[in-house]
Amino acid sequence: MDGCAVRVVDADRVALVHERMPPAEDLADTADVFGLLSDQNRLRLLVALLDGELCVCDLAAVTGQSESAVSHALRLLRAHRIVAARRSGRMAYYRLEDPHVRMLLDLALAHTEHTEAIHPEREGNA
Amino acid sequence: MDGCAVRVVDADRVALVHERMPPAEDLADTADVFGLLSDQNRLRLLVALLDGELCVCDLAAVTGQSESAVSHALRLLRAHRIVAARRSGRMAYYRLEDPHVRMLLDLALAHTEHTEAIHPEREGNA
DNA sequence: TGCTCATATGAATACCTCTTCAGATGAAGG
DNA sequence: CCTTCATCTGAAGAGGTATTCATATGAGCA
Repeated sequence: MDGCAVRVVDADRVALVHERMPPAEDLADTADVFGLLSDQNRLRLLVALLDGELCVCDLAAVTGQSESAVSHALRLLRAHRIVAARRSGRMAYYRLEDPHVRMLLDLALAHTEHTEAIHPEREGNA
Repeated sequence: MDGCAVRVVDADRVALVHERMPPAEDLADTADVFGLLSDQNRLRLLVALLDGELCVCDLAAVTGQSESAVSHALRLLRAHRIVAARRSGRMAYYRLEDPHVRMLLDLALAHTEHTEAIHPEREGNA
């Protein structure tokens, strides 16, 4: 299930690397998670939730988004079990539910704090 | 610079969390990185490069993409200094250049291998 | 029961992103 | 030089995604 009509230089490396490639399903899931973290507003929501639960309106206040936008974003995150909601009367308190995502957030934020931003304006090398 | 006309329930928490929120620039950079990792084909390329450099045609073979698509993807990754190219004649050998991204990949893949996929088809709770 | 408030949802728009195709670049080899 | 080959690039079309506005749900309260 692979290189049919494609040129190959180092066939052995190609075979080896191809064998080590995670299954498509895993890659799709991983890409999905990264995709959920790839939006600045969703990122704000998740960062806000790192310290504990918050209700929708407070999340809107903290992250500077409309409550509707927040609700839509939370819906997405909830569908992927990244956040979970606790209802209390008409309020909904959300918390960060996925420890895996928490780790990714911690790691990512720790590094961006200490790293120079790289902007795509200037093209790479050679 | 924030909550002006927005309802707030727990004003203290909101203020605290807002204060701890990373600067917009950092969040944008982080979201960018996650965005680059949010595509299954780019993910394949980066995973393929975890073990060392590969040329464009071998990357195409390993990841099952057209060479044009690979080249476009590498261009993007190169612009963000996530990969780097070494030229040798008409060949271009790419390597994973960003150790931070390498860590994110390792962490993410390690977890998806051991985690049940969660699909958004079935909606959340409450 | 009827009103208000917090949140959720649907539809529509505008935007961004990926893939493909065609062609450009630039090195190697005769 | 002229051809071939590996890679790169630009433009265009298709598809996805995010924000908004309007409205729905459903809890509390009078």
